[in-house]
Amino acid sequence: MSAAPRSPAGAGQKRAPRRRAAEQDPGPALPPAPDAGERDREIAAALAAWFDRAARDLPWRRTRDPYAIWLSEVMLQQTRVDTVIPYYERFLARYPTVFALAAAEIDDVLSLWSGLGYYRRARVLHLAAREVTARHDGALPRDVDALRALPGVGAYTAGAIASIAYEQPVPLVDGNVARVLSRIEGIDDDIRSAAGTRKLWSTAERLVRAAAGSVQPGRFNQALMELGATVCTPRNPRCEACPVLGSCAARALGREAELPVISPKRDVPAVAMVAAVVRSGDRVLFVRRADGGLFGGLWEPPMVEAKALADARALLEQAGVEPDAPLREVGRVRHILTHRRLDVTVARAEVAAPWRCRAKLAAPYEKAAWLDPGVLDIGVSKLARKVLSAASAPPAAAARRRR
DNA sequence: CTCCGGGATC
DNA sequence: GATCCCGGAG
Repeated sequence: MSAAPRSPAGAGQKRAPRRRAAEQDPGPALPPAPDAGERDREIAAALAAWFDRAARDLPWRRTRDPYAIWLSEVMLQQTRVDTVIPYYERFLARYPTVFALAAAEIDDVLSLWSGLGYYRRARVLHLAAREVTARHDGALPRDVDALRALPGVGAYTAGAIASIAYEQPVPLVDGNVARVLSRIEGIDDDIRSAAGTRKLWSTAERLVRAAAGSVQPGRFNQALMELGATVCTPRNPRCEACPVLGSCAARALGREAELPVISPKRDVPAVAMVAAVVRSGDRVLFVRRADGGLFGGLWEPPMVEAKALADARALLEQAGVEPDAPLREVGRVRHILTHRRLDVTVARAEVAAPWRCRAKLAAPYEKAAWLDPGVLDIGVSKLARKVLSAASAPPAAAARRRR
């Protein structure tokens, strides 16, 4: 388990890692076997040097504004960098300060979040922005505990803001860091288990402290994440490009493909749904989901859990929507969530005139409106966009579509 | 098509 | 432990 950064010449190991002196800080000509602290400092220095030359140029790395860094970290929760970039730019352009965000309407915030997923993040960020203006005069707190007290800020996000925006030597562990550290240290506990989590966080803390002094905490933490994103990848890690190859326990043991250990996911049940795209001229009936649950706060064509159109009609009426025209199947859409696979039958109905919407609808919907389907100033999920697009696709395409 | 990865909250 | 989304890889 213990990594041997420098195997003595002639040691019996199969893959004795040799330092490539030309690529790294050469250090003394014949360094003694380092103690644990020395090894940690070496790892930190090598990672930081690598980060300086290999880091991607990302928009949130060009700012010191804690609000902008906070926003980027929330968007990056469960979401890939390439997806986040355009959302981040638009969001920051519209809400350049925490005050601007706090003053915004939630429907506007959700409209800028549309398509990014995990919509709770947007609602909670908005809440937290209001808290920051009300309780902290608009300045994001500096210390981890005060940060964690904000809604939507957990251990990872608090560590990211404190270290990256405020350069405090505090750790952070996200999926990338968990993978990198489990490999470097040869941690073979399930990274989601209590023991695994504890080991990862204590390792991250030990390293960021060892780094401090020569390497800024924010730079070190970002280097760990960048390595996980670009080199120490889940499959086919590019070990030959790794700045800490010589310190990696997994590599020394030939176990880089086995780590990290992650418990298997439960399989996700399929749910059959019917979506009703009810049109009147160029308007479509949209309903808004109540805050809090699935797609909370977003607008969509009404959808119910049903296998057949006939069942759907009754359920739609229960939900407060009465499509007083025949529903005709026009396509199918599949949408994957964390815990469900939605198989949606898309049905269309044409009505002569928009009817007056009830003020209040049944759960999960709370209100309805006839809107232009291209509407931009409300939140609309990817699923709803797929449904709308299936309903407006030419019939031939719909007929060809398979589940 | 299937599989997989990526945090916070209650 | 359950709830919350989407896109990219294969």
